[in-house]
Amino acid sequence: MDNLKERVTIYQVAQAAGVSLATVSRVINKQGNVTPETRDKVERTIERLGYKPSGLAQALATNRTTNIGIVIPSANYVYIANLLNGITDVAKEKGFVLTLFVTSHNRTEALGVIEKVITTHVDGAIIFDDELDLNDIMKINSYSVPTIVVNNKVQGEKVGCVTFSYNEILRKTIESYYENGGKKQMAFVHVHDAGRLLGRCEKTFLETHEKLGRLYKVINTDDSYSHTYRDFMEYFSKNKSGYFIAYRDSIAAAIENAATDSGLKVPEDVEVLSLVGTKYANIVRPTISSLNIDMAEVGKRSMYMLIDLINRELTDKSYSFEATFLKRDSTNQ
Amino acid sequence: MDNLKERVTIYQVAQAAGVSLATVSRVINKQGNVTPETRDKVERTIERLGYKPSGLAQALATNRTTNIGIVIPSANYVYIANLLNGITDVAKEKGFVLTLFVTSHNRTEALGVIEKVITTHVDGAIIFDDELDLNDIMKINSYSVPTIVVNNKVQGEKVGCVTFSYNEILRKTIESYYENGGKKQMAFVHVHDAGRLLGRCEKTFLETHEKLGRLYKVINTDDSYSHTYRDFMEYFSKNKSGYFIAYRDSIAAAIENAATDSGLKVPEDVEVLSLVGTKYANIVRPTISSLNIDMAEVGKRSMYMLIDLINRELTDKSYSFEATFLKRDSTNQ
DNA sequence: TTGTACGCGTTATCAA
DNA sequence: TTGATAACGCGTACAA
Repeated sequence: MDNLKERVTIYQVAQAAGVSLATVSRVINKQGNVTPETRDKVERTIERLGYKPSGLAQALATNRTTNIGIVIPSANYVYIANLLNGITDVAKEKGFVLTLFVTSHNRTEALGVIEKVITTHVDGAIIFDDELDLNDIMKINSYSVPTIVVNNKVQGEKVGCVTFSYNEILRKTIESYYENGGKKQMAFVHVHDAGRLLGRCEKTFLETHEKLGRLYKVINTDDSYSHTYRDFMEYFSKNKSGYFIAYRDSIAAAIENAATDSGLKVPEDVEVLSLVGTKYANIVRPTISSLNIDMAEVGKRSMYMLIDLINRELTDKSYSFEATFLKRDSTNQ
Repeated sequence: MDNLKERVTIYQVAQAAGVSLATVSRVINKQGNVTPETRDKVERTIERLGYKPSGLAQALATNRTTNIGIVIPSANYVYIANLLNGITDVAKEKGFVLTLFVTSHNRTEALGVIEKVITTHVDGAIIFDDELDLNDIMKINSYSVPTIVVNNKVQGEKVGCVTFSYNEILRKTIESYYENGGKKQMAFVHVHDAGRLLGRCEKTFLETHEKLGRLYKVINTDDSYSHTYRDFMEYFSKNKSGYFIAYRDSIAAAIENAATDSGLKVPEDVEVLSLVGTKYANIVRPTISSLNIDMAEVGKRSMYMLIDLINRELTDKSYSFEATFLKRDSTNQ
């Protein structure tokens, strides 16, 4: 029926070349112990038959898949795309392929993902997902899958982690704001279910204000540009100033735009800071001051660490990125 | 050495449960012909031993991997992320896992990717990559890998395609611009190596202008916000008006910002249209008029078609999305 | 209903 | 330098 090639096997190559399949295997794997003539002969028949080794069978025999599992949330954020890009770069360089496991904001499903990671026989995994807690991760690890966890401090025999901290820089930013005479009341824009990172930032925000004895606000909104914009149009109909700390660029932009569209001036009346800055912070007007971590670098580092972990060469199982503050036009300082 | 579990095999489960491995296999695959008691017994031992079937061995035995290969360019664009998101949604729903093959702007490497797709034994592939031409795609297809090609018209025994057309709507937009008294000279912003999509748009742009006998410009720039911004700051120091058609939001935003920062008014002096609009067109100010295709929908559709193709149930091997025009504030019409 | 035995396409060990 | 042959972990006719 099909006029498509059926899969050519190593055995057929061997037969066509008049050698044993062991010899073909040696040629494929570029091992020595093959005379140039036989090698030539085999390589030609491989070419002629269009033979491609089955990664599946190879993996089964060697117990190595050259496959890395990537667990990420489904949220379509720029910084996740950046992370993925960094991972991809290194993966390509090192000859690994990536298998994507995408989780929703749903714990039972996240657990199902873990099952899949295990059955899929990846050589290692990078987990960037707030739904999964330490137990879950240790579970996947108990199946001997070397794992790098991003944005969560974990360590174990085959677990390393890459974390990033916004806390230091956030605290400093807040403190120096008041020290330098900042008069606006600061508000932390709380987004429901936005994960650990935002949670830690909020904690830092609260603690810093408590320590300084300053008043502050926490404002709830949704993790969506349009919702946030709508909420803040409402907000700015009653409040005419404030310093707002938002999760990411879209949210910050929504606040900024709402302020501008309400006739307020940024940064004179309203200041906005984005916690997870991306290139879009630089495109909107006024440009948005932000805390920054190069997520592509995080991805690269995670991948390098994972490869070391797989090769049992990872000495330092923990790495931390510190965010930097990038002043743009949405804040005075 | 390791206190981690070694991989538990089906054989060990069988032994522990006092049945044959065939029975365990039946339980796993939820086939009938197993008494509830044995099923129970087996399931308990599976639980107790923490057995997870090896997807590898399963795949080798069944010749099905439940693995879909996704070939995408490395460029870190929002619309690619959107596409991926649509694909992911359906994959999750249908129980497939995605393996990512990322290509650079480099043809030999893209060919290497094809090799990998074949050796990786995916059940099917979705290809969204301008580097690969029809021959390459037919090659992967000749290895019996069902394939959906995005943004390229192809058909074959196991190949379908999802295309999107900006041409109609672009032509209409241009024509009605002039019909309604648009006076600015239109310029197509050409980006080197940006692929077929932009190429087709440029062609439509040229043809429409030729047909109408209108003067036009083609301006070259790089596919980068900052480069484009710089180029257009330069440009607007000499030219004080124009209608610019740009590839994607970042480029359009760069032009718009350069215009604004040069003291020009958008859309009074300068109009800008983004060809591949994303949510960011709505966040920048003025908001950018754009042509739109919901890439997540494209992704979903591709995935659905691919699954049908795998099951030999795909009747219509071609599907086309038409872009829509979304007027925002960067154009008068 | 259950078990036996073979096949899936490789790698790897050991003889030859 | 080569070639049998046994794993790798599972599915599945076929037999019991």
